[in-house]
Amino acid sequence: MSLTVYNTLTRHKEPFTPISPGNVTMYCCGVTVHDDCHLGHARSCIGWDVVRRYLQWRGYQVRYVQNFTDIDDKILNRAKAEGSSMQAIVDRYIAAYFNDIRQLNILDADEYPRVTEHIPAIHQLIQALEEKGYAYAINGDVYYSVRQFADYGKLSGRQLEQMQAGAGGRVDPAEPERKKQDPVDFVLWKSAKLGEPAWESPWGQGRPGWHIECSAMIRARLGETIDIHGGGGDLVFPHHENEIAQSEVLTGKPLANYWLHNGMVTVNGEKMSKSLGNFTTIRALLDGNWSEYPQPIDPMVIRLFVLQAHYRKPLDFAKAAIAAAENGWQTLKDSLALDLQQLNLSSPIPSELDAESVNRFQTAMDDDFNTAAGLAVLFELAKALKREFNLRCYQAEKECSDLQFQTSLQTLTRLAQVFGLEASRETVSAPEFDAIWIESLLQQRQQARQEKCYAESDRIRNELQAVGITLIDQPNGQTRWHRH
RNA sequence: GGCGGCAUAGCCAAGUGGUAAGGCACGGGUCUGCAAAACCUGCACCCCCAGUUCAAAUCUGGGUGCCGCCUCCA
Repeated sequence: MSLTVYNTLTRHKEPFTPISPGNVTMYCCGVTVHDDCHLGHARSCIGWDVVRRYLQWRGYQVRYVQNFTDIDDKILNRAKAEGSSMQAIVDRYIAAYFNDIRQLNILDADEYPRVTEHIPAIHQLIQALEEKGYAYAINGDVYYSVRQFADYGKLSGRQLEQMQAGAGGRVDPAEPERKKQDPVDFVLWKSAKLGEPAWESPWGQGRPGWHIECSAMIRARLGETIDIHGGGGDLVFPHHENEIAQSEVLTGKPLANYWLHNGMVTVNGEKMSKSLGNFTTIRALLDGNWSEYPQPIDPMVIRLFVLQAHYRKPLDFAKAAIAAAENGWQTLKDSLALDLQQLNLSSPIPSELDAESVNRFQTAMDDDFNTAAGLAVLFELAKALKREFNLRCYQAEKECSDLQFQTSLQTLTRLAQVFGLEASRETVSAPEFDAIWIESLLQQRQQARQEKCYAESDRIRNELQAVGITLIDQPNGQTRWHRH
């Protein structure tokens, strides 16, 4: 059984074979740090996080690099609008990025290269392209000569003749394209405008174009060919196509063997994006500032919401979907955080996991990271565990051995970790007097029930419910309670 | 106009030849003074048409609808 991944380049699922056995190099396009990240970014990050975790689970040593684009028009515009500096904007939003992403339990990449740290490497690449005749300079700008590269379009399946210039309707009229020899060419180096940050270069003061950064950083950090290149589906063209053009023309080797792309988050079927204005930031969701659902959303709920869809498919974001994920997470969390102290289990935590569950999970995930199918395994484990737990707790019965129980729980925990789903230990340190107070109320209520003073009994139930304590009357006459 | 993707229950979503995972929601039941919890239980002929096959949600052809990209994008 081997891992199979869908490769955008070939448009097929292929067996995954890394260049160096046991090792995987992986690069995913990160964000341009000009604003807070929204749910679309979260989806991408969670997706690649799970890919990485799964590869590690499968025993691969993964070297994972994700870039920050820290020089860009949007950053400059923001700085200008705020009367601030590019550096200040970059610092702020990188900090914000880490804050958001770590809350979502996304593991840090091994490296976070920034464009501005790679200016010499970028110069080198552009010069090499120039020498080979794939780039030309005009008045301080340098362009890539797309028609020189025979393979252009192989990733996105395009033919130059069939592309409609400006079909996206976003060509900026203020930025005349006339300097280019051909409308399909793209910029490698932009000459400096007055008052903007600029670097010395063989072509004069300027700054890098968008696509060249990834070619340069991949080469600098991971080498000429990497195993996996990931990114949002909206980057296939032109960004990734251009990366290929820049890199492969120089090395004669594939830039990446596997190109993976995640589907978009949509809102009412429409892509979530900054420009459409239909975005919701991660921060707003976590902090309870999403207008449609003004309560803090557990980061795990967001993970679950994302992982319930296959990563390549569109994922529609709506209040109802989040609410459903919240309930789903409650189910998983209940089992992940079972209070074993109530059970007096005899067996220690086993090292072996439940083979059948692991097998089903792995089969699902080996099939192009089918997290939705993988989650089914988690839910089935979680529900079975909860059932057994309740059986033991409330009815003093058991249907499986302590070892089986522990094994299931351990399996659930470990598999959930592959998805980054972890139940944080609830800090339910109930103050001592609290417990005493509750116990005394319980006694009063017990008394009332025996005397059939049900009004009083219900009053006490409601009083406790109001402070978040739920009472459960058991068949044996005892009453349990727990916080909600 | 070009390229790519998607269409499965009220909603989300797996399943790529043998007769539909899972989640959410909902209904019924047991238990209970009531309630909650718990437990048991019910809930789809897979967009349309034609074809291939003993057998198709699953393959082929043709429709229809929706989405992404065609130089801002995760």
